Amino acid sequence: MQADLPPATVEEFHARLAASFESLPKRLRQCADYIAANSDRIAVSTVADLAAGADVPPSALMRFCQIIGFSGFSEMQKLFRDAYSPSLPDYGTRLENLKSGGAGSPARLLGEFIESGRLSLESLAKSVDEAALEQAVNLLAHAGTLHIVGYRRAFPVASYLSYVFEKLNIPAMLHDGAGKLDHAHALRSGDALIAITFAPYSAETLDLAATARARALPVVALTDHMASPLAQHASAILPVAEVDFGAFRALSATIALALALAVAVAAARE
Amino acid sequence: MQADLPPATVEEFHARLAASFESLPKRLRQCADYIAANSDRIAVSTVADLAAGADVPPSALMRFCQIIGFSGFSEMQKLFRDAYSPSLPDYGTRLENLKSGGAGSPARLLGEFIESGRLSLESLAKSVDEAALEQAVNLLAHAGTLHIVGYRRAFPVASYLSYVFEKLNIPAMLHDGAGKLDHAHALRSGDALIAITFAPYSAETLDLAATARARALPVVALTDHMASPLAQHASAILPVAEVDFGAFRALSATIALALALAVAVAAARE
DNA sequence: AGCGAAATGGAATATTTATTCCACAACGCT
DNA sequence: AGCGTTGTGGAATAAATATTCCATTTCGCT
Repeated sequence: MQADLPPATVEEFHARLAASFESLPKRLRQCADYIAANSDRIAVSTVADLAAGADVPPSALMRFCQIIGFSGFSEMQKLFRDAYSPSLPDYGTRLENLKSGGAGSPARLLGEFIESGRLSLESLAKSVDEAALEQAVNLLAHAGTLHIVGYRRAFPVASYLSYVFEKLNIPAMLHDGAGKLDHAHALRSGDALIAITFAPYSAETLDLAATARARALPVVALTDHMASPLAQHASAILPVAEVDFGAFRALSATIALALALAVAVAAARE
Repeated sequence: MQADLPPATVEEFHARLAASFESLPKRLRQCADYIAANSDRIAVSTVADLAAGADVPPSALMRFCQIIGFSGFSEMQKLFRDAYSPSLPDYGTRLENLKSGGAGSPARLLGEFIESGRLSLESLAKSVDEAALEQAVNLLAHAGTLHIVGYRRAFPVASYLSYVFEKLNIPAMLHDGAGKLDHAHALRSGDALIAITFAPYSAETLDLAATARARALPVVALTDHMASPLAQHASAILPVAEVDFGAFRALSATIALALALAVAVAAARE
């Protein structure tokens, strides 16, 4: 196993790490554990640092590197150092320039919104509950018509979902409150509801979710956290922590999540 | 100047770098230049690497470190190594995990959308035309009612803009084509139009832009590139290259740009 | 042009860091 | 329990890396 060529990419590294995990003795498994959880620090640490973190002597860590397929620690570190910052650097400096503009300048504002969007996406990547997502997909895949509700700042997301479902040939209905009509009666047995709302929660959205719930329809909630008032009506809760800048949020994470949900549902329906 | 304590944060470092730049001799200025543009690589490089990049001997780089206020290169590197990984690294590995899920798994899709959103934001940061943005803000700041048009996948952006303008107490009207009514007559002298469309361009949006143009109203275009058909009707063009994943795009960059535009207009109107 | 001060490059040295090696301990097998 | 195999920790060594120093050059000034 350890006579192989060294992993050529970070992905390959992780694959090999996972593969070898089973067969490792105690100390080396400690190494694998710690490295898997802290692979991002390999680029900026020394053997001694990592060994201390994994609570093993440096020599154990060296052996680990060799078993994974590297000639030694340095070769492994090189992989991570090279992989670091493929497109970031130019972006990072550019963003700094943007942000350093005059206090109210448009470019500066844009920089802030870009940054908060990026942070939101990162935070979503870190916090997503895969099980809840799968469950939501499951519920929606087996439903008839999908009803979508979201007002005020959730409305752009709701309308985009509606557009995407149309493109995907999935029957969906956007409850947009046009003409202040209440379309709650459109909820039929076998349908499902996707409800989107953030603090301050919109009463109309909560009402519709409650109605759906009362009729035993599955409700998938896109909301800001598990304790949202929407949660009590929901069969699956997808929390999205969006980072605000000033009074407004970029919605990046919410839209990414909504899109993934839609496309996964389409895939599951085939 | 160089007798100071070392910079305690990356920001402070950059400030000091900018401050000292003026007074540096040739070689040291080369160092400053290169380091400013590649500060993200300090954490993962050696003195020799960076010196080679800046095209100076290692000793020059050492002197540079000391002038900035560090005891030497190692101390400077430590600052960047500690700062490294505030959010990105964990994010990176997490994303890798997401993407490595089964081909059609929801989590994997989400990973892809998150990544394309992030790329879009980065690309926007790199490519934004600050002059065009300022001009757009200017036009909108001096207009009466702001008309907003965007159909299909541009509609979420348009509707969000409409929401934000309402919050900001700026008179705005969303042309959403409800009831297939044409509200072109609502365009009054002194108003301005924000038109949003991407390939394949929506005819309704182009029509309204042409109408506004014919009546000599300023038109701000959010579109995919300078050669878009919308461009010929526009007084200011804001191109946004959004990265698609599959048939869908996350709209992150477009929304960030729209938000910045809106908030900057509000600031300029005061 | 000539002088002193400042800057520079490269070679010598000090320090840190990686790597190897081996004596010893733990484990599994008969 | 005895024996070979495998795993382990630490000390010795090798390599890489940072840092200093100083002879030489460049620069600014009169």
